[in-house]
Amino acid sequence: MSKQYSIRDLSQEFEVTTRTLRFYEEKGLLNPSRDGNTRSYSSADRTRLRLILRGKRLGLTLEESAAVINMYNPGASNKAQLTTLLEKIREKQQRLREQQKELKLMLKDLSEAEDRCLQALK
Amino acid sequence: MSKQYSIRDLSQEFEVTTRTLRFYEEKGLLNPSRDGNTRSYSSADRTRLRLILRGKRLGLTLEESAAVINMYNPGASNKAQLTTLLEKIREKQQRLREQQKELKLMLKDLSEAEDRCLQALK
DNA sequence: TATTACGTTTACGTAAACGTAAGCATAATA
DNA sequence: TATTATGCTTACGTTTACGTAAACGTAATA
Repeated sequence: MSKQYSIRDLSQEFEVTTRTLRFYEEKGLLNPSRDGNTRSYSSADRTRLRLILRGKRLGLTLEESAAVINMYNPGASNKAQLTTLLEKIREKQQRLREQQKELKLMLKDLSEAEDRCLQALK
Repeated sequence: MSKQYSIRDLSQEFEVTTRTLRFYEEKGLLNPSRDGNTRSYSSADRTRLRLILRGKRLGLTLEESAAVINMYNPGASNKAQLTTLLEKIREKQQRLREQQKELKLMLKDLSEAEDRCLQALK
């Protein structure tokens, strides 16, 4: 048996509340097994959680995060499904690259603001 | 007199509703002048709007966007205020660089998913 | 044995960011 | 002159992503 985590383990490691973990499960983003009545998270669950939170930090909604994560592990897929998946992957890539540009722009603006600030301080 | 924009002009250009523009004003993010009773947006207002929406796409809250925008144009500032501002700027830069890393990670994951997808299609 | 720590479900509350609609004014157009 | 387009304010509604609290069970600890 590989490593399992309690709800508290994960909530502490990732600094989210247990409520959040239950909420993600309710929304179908996580699916921990049960040890009797108690939730038991596998390392796969843990990985999914990390990806969800990464998505959040990038401004994705939970639904979007779920969609992206599902791109990583395609269910049993026929050719048509794979083609659709490929499209989705490329759309998301495109979207992220645009985001990357905007992020650079904001960093540039901040860098200039920093310079002006330093100038004013001299 | 430099160029002015109606609420409809901006809402069409940036593909947001007029409700959104009024909401941003209500929240203090925009401050269009009034032509009688009617809002009139300057090119400075337009720029602010563009920055707000950029922030949104990066996952910032409106409040955060407002904060960042205020970093670009420091109000009359004494030394202490400038120092505080400088700190804030650098914190935000740091935060954005972390976000940049996560974005790259997600792009990498997606690229691998793309490869697997292409393999499966062969 | 009483408290503390951790787990569960159920359910109402909340902040952010608008959507939607009512009700009204004005100006251009058919 | 009736309709259409645009603008305004006010106000209640909605979705997302949880917070908070009640009410309960179990297991370890003081």
